[in-house]
Amino acid sequence: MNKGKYTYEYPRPSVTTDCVIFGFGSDGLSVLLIERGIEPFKGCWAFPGGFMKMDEDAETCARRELEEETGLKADYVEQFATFTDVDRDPRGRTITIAYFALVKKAEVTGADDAAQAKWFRISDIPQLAFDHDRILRVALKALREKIHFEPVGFELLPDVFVMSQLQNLYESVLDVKFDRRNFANKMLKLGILTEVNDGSFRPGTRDAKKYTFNKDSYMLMKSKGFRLEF
Amino acid sequence: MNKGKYTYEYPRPSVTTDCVIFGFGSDGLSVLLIERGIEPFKGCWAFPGGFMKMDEDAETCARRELEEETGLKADYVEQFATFTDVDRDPRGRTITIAYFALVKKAEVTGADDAAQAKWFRISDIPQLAFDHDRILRVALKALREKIHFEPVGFELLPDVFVMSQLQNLYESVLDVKFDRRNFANKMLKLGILTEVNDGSFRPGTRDAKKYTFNKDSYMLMKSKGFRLEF
DNA sequence: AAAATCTGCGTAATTTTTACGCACACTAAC
DNA sequence: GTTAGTGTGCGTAAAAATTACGCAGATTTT
Repeated sequence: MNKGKYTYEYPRPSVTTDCVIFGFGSDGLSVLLIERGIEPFKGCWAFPGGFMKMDEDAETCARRELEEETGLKADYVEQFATFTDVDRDPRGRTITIAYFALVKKAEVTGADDAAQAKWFRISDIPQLAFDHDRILRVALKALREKIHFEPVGFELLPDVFVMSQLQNLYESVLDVKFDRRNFANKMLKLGILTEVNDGSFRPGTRDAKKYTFNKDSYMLMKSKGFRLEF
Repeated sequence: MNKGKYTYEYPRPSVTTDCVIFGFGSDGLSVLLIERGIEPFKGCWAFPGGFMKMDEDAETCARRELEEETGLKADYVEQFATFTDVDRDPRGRTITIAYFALVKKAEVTGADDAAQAKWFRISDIPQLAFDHDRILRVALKALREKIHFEPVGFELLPDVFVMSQLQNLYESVLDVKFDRRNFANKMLKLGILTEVNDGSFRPGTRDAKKYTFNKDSYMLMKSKGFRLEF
C-alpha cells in the first residue's frame, strides 16, 4: 500500500483545494455540492476539491478539480481562506486552500450531468463532510464583503438581465430588502449598467428594461478608486 | 543530509507561514522585517515565518515564529492569503500561508532586540526575499479593505490617543486626506470612542482631547450589523 | 372578473456629506 | 520678543445623498 516513493526529512501535511460554487436563480442563492462515494464521510455532501499536484498552483488545482468533478468551467474563481485545523481530516494532517466560484447558473443548468452533483439553496444545506460547514460560513462572509467592493453579482447573473433580478441577487446575498425605485436609481447612478435594446421592444407594452454589465466603465471607475455601497 | 524519515505515496509541498507585521507611529505606517542570515536570499529582508509543525495549526505557527524571530507577542493576527506559485521557493515546492499582525508600535519599540529585526516605513521598503514583495502588496490591500469593516486602527494605536493620531492612521493606510473637523465628527458619531479624563486637564489651556476605543460599544454595534465608512 | 404583482416615472422630506470660518494656545524661527 | 506656522475646539451653510412614498398601465394569478 505505502509505496514510500517520496521521502522528506520533516513531516509534511497533505494539501488540497476545495471550491464553494455559488449560483443564483429565481429561487435565490445556491451552492453546488457533490455526494461523497467513499469513506470518510461516505454519503455526505461536500465541495468539489482534491489534492494539489506538484506542478500546479492552487488556483489551477481548484479549477481542475472543479471541472473534473462537476464539468463546470468557472470564469470567476477566488481564494478566500485556508483551513488548517490539526484534526480536520481523519485520514491525517491535511490543510485545504478554499476558493469560491461564481457561475451563471441559468446558463449551465445542464452542467450537473457529472455524477452526483446537485444544487442546494443556501437556506437548505444538508450535512456536509469534514469541516465544510465552517468553510461555507466563511465563504458566505467573504462573498458578502466582496459584494461591497466589486460587482461580483454580475458573475452570477446572465449577461442580459432585468433590474429586479439584480435586486433579488443583492437582497439574497446580503439578506436585506431595498425599495425597488431607490435601488434602481442607485445602481444606474453608478454608471456600470448599459441598457440593452435587443429589438424585442413591443410598443404599447410594459416590459422591464434589460441591462448588461459595462465592464469598461467599471474598470475605469476602479482605477480611479471607488466603492460600491449598499 | 536527507534522513528520509517521512515517506508518502504522493509528493507533498512544504508548508510555511509568513507574517506581515504592521506598526504605526508619527512617521506613518511601517512593517517589521528580519534580515536573512542564510541562503537563499541571504542578506535580503523578509517577513518572519517558518515551517508549520504537524501538531499546530497555521495561526499558532505564525504566532510562534513571530515570537521566536522578533520577540513580539501580537494581539491581532489574521490570515489573509495563501501563496502557492510553483517556483516561489528555490529550495523546492513550498506554499506559504500569510498573516498580518497589528501591533502597538509605540508600546513595543524595545521588542526588536531580537537579532536583525527592523522597522521600515511602508514607502521605503528594501529588496525582499522570495515573493515577499507580492505578499506585502496583498497584505496592504487586505488591510485597506479590512479598515472599512473593523476598527483595526485601534490595534495600531496606543490605548489612549488623540483624534489627530487616529486621523493620521486612516490617512496613512488609505492614502487620502480628510478634513480635520469632519473626520472627528464622523468618528465620534460612530459611538465607539470614549473620551478620557486622566486628570491632566489644565484650565486655560488648549490640549487635544484624549480617547480610548470602546470595545463594548463596538461589539454591540457589530452584532447589530454595521459598517465603518470613510 | 378581481386581486395581486411588476413595471415606468416621478416627488418631497429628511439626513448626510462637504466645505469652510474664527479664535486661542503652543512651538519654532528670526 | 515678535512673528509665522501648526494644532485644537466649536461652529454653520450649502450641496448631495438617502429615504419614503404616490400613481397608472400591463401582466399574471386566483
